[in-house]
Amino acid sequence: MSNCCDKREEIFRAALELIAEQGFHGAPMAMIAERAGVAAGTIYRYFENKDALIVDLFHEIDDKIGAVIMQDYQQAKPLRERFHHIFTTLARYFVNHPLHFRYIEQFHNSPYGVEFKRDILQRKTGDCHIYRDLLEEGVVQQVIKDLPMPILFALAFGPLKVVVRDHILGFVALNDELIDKLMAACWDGIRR
Amino acid sequence: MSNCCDKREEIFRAALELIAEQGFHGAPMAMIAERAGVAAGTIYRYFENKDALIVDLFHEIDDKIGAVIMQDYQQAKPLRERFHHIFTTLARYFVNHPLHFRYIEQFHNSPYGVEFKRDILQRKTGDCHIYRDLLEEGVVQQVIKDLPMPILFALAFGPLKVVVRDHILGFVALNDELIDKLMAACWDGIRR
Amino acid sequence: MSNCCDKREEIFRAALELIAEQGFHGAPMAMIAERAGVAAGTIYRYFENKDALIVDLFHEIDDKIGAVIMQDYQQAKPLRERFHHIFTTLARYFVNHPLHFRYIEQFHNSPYGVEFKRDILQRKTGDCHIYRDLLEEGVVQQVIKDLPMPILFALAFGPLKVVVRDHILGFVALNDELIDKLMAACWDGIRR
Amino acid sequence: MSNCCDKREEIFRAALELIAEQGFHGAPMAMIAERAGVAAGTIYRYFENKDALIVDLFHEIDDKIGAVIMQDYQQAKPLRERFHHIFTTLARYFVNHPLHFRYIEQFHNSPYGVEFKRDILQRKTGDCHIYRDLLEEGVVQQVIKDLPMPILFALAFGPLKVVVRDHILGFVALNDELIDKLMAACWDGIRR
DNA sequence: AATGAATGAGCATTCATTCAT
DNA sequence: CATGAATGAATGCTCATTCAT
Repeated sequence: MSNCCDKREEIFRAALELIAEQGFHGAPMAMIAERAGVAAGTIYRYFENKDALIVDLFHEIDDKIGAVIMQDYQQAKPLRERFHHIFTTLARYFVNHPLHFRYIEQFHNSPYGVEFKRDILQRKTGDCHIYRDLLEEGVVQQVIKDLPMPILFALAFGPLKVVVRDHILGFVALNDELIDKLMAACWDGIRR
Repeated sequence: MSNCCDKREEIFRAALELIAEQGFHGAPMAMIAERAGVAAGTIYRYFENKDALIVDLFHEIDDKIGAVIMQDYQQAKPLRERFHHIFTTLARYFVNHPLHFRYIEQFHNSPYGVEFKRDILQRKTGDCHIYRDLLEEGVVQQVIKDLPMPILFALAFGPLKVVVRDHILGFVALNDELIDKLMAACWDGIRR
Repeated sequence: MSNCCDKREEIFRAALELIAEQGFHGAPMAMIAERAGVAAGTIYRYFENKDALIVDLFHEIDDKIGAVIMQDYQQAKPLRERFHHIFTTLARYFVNHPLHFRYIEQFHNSPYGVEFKRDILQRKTGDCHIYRDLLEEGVVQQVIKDLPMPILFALAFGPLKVVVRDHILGFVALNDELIDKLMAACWDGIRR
Repeated sequence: MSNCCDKREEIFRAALELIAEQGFHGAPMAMIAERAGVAAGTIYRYFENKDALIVDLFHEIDDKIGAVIMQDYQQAKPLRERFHHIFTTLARYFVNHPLHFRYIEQFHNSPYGVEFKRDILQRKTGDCHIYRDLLEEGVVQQVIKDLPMPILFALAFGPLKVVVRDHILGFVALNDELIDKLMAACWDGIRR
């Protein structure tokens, strides 16, 4: 019984590592299985096929990040403080879970990712709604520039994505101080 | 002679279209050859292997963009005007050449891209030097925030990348007015 | 005990259905087990392996058909009446048990089937002896053509096999009248 | 150029042998390739996939048989002589090409075969029309019993199929004399 | 130079069978 | 006895690359 979850977890871990580090190309099922310490066929007891494994793993990570952000998120706090919370929590999460960040990037840059984004747009589903709610509230309060949502989103979080990438590749060394400065600059970008 | 360049050009065009639209997965050499109107083996007369083709094509595009930006770039103009020029030229280029944008994205999100960025860091080569020079000048003049270069870079151009992506996927409709507003916001992000 | 036989029976039923309808390809052990309402491993308590299951199931069916024919078979009746009995009993059985017919066909058209027929020839075993006795008696009595047994057999029952197949696939609609006519024609084929 | 046809021919030959002798199960693509003296991937230059190879090979054989029968077939001859021609030509062809016979049997006893027969019924296509025309003509002339076509067909050619099978498996030794007797008996079966 | 047929390693997936519980 | 998770060999198919013409 504990075995059950262990195996699934191990497969997730193996897939995460390989895909994050080598891309989808560098992660054949046999290699995932080997690294997970299971037989190749075993993966198919837990996931219908490779696509399902990839999508499930993404949602796993996505949910985890959503949970981390929601934890300690206080709706009552002022807008800027809430932005600070989300931004720094996200930044620290990625710094502490570089594989998760790399995986998400790989995922979004693949047929799966585009499909997924299209779904979000249509069904208005997904976890982005916190970000969106925050930004929309700011627009209404005339604290944040009146621009289309995708543009505000890009201004608020686009730089973070690039910087985390550079951090992971060793081009910058992110720390709490730098994250704060980055956050402040992004706030300058979106505030009126 | 013209034949020579035509073939190479056709191979480039075919590879660009297929990779930009379908990703590396959807662009087997045989398909590239077919779309280019040449035999599969012919590609290997012009490029050592698939990797070389991909890298060369990236540099081709990268150089073209660099040229477009340098054209009409006036070193004598004030900092903000130069930033405006670079930003809007880049934005319009991507809007007008979505395949180039998609290709660059695919490239950066692949083993090739990481390798490439590592090279840039080591050899201090690449075309980024205009961007960097501009930003460094701004820092010295105390017009731009005193932050590490990768962070300034991310603030200045990170949002553009995200927005162009959304534009191509149909989530926003970029036009000159919106590009100007985006530019202004990015400037707010980096300026003191 | 009744449990024991139930399980075995269920496995037989599941295998029969799947193999008759989908062929050997469409009947993995796991699927047979699922349809039988037992675990995959359980099958191996009742049958050594898949081959044994297939062969045993064939004999089960074959025996049942033999029994149905022997029931009401009256050795004392005239030759033609006995032929009539066998022929129509067989035809009706197949019409009423299309899965049995399909299974037998699948079986005979497989490595198992050839092996089986070879056994029959060598060991002179099997249930065919009634058919053979009948035909041989007819030859002796000079009622039936003096031809090698396999040829008489083919003339007597070959058409039935083809017609039942067509009936099951929906190409003809067999009924008692048509079965009688078919039988009569086959009798014409073998009688002097 | 001759190479091209050789390869295709070799693949056909290898597939024919393996499938006829071992069934579809015993004929993996790799084994077909090896026996054909080509690489595994080469098969896919000539056939889209395994299914296409199987279906194409069937049509190849089917066409060949149709051609052999049509050659020397004289529409002007009396019914019974034409039946004699078709029957014995068919019989001799199968005796001389046992692999073709086995292949056709395997094919008809597979999803492909059922699909194929369904096509024939619907489109009234295929080469069976000669047989059918002959039988229908006989019915009109009141030389042949007035029975549904599938039944006449089964009476006329069903025994042949069974006997050829037995011949190939070594249970009878067909020769011209025996073929003639078999034909005569089948004629007895269908004639009034 | 150009061709494109041929190659064969590599991949995702299936499934009969085993064995610890 | 029964279970069903785990196994891993086997299969159909793809595709970057080579080389004889």
